[in-house]
Amino acid sequence: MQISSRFTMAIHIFACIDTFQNDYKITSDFLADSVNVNPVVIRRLLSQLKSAGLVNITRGSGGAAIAKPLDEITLLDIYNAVECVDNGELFHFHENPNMQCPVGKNIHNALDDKLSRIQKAMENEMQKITLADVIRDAQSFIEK
Amino acid sequence: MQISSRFTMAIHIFACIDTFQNDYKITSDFLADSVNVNPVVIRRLLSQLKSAGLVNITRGSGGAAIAKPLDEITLLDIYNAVECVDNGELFHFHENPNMQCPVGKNIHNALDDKLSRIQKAMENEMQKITLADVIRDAQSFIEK
DNA sequence: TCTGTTGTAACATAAATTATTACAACAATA
DNA sequence: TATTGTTGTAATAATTTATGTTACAACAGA
Repeated sequence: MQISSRFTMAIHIFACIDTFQNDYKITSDFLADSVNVNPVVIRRLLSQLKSAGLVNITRGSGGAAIAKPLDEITLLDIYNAVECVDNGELFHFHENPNMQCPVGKNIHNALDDKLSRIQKAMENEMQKITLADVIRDAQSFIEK
Repeated sequence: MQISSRFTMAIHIFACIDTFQNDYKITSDFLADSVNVNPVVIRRLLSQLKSAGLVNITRGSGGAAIAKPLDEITLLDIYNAVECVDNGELFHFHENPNMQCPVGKNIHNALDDKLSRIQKAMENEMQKITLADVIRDAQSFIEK
């Protein structure tokens, strides 16, 4: 299955905050309107991003803001913050291979390092891309 | 969400076929016993692997065999064969961003190339690993 | 105190994955 | 050609995960 849309939604949220922060109060309703999902979904995402130290949220009066310079937030930071995969493991292993079978017993041993290498390759590429890159490109499309 | 266990199950299947091909007839029941899933799940996987030209299956009398040398089958071949992700896209985009919003309208434009780069990095690493690597390591664990 | 907002629980709905049953099509062989 | 064991696949069920929604207490500021 695919990696949860929470990831792209979170990036979308950052782009919105950065774009509109001077002209609007950035509430969960405001963001929900752009992403086109229920405001509670946004609040849950914001709450995770806050736990990761990526945004600040003021309660009561409302409003979200980005907590760090855009070029210090990587896509990997966001990916990790919104917990797209179980336990940090990209690959889902079949649960109960037969331990009586020599292959079943050792399939994990034989595969784990390789799957981890693949996952690392993906995460490494995520780390190279920052919100500054994304938002720069978004702005240039918006201006067209 | 995680990438389907179909991927690791398929690799497991290959390891079983290679390990037991001289001593047993490799039926879906035999494989199902090692992977510990329903035989129909195995048959469906084998059917996809066959479509990709990775295994040969003889109907009626039964039995699966690997169609190519182990070092010519990469994990990417298997990953593609068993269709772990929708439409080949690793990332799930939120469906209906608001087109009235400049950010909603351009978020795809701004992100698509970056997501694709990340996906390519993962697939590239998958391509570097062959069944020969996996099964060699599996055998060495089995011998211990 | 009033207004608008966040945080979160509880629940509902939808979608995807995996499991299971059933049986026709098939191949080998006795 | 009848028998046996197997594959291919449809149909359906069960399970799990993801996403959506309602509701409301906690909160901040005016």
